[in-house]
Amino acid sequence: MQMDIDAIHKALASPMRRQILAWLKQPEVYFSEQQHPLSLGVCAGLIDRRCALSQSTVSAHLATLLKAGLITSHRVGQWNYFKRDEATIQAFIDQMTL
Amino acid sequence: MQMDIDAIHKALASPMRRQILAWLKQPEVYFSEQQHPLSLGVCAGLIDRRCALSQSTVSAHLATLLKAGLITSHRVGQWNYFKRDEATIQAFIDQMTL
DNA sequence: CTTTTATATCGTAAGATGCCGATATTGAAA
DNA sequence: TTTCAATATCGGCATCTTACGATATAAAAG
Repeated sequence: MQMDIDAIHKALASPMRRQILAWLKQPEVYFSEQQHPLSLGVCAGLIDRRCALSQSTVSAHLATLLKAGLITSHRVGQWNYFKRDEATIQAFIDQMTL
Repeated sequence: MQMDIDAIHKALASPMRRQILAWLKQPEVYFSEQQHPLSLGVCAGLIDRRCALSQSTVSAHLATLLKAGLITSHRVGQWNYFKRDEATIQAFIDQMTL
C-alpha cells in the first residue's frame, strides 16, 4: 500500500483536522442526529456544525484529509458522506517507526 | 508523561525534520566520522553537513525538534550534541490512536 | 587579548496555510 | 424550470513556515 506519508503528516499537523478524525471514530456518539445510516459515513453539514468554523473552511479541511487518504467520501444525492479510511490510517501507524 | 502533542505533530510535518530524526536513530551509520563518542549525541555541525541547507536553517530545525521534546541537547564546550528522546517518541506513538 | 570554531539568534523575503464571505455547482423539490 | 438545500470552489487577507545571510555568543586556541 503506497501512501503519501508527507501529506498525511501535514494533514495531521492541524488540531481541527485531528479533532474531525477523532469525531469520525465514534460517529454514533458525535453524530447521532444524522437521519441517514451512519454506516454511509457522516455528511459534511453535521461535521460543519461541530467545528466553530465557516462552512468553506471545514470543506477545505475535509478536502485535505481526503487528499491525504485519511478519509473517504461518498456522494449520495446532495449529501457528501465522509468516513475514516481505517486501512490507510492503520498502515500509516504501522510504518510510523519515527 | 505530559507531551505537547500539537508541537510534536507540527515538528513531524517537515520532511527535513523527520529525516534528521531518522538519521539520529542510527548515528553510527550516518555520523561515524564524529570524533567524540556518539553516546553523547551527534553535534550540530555534522547534522548540518547532511542537510543541504544553511547552518542557521538546520539550527532552527533542531530547535523545533527540541521544543517538541523529540530530541534532547547537551552542550559540551563549543559543541552541542543532540540525540533522540526515545521516551517521548515512544510515548507519542503509544498515545497516537488517531 | 585576539582569533578561530561551533552554534544560536536576528531580520527579512517568499511561499504555504487558514480563515472568511461570496459565488458556483449539484441534486432534489416545488 | 424555478427554487431550495448541501457542498465545493474562488478571491483575498492575515498569519505561519521555511529559507537565507548576517550577526551575536561562547568556548577554545593562539
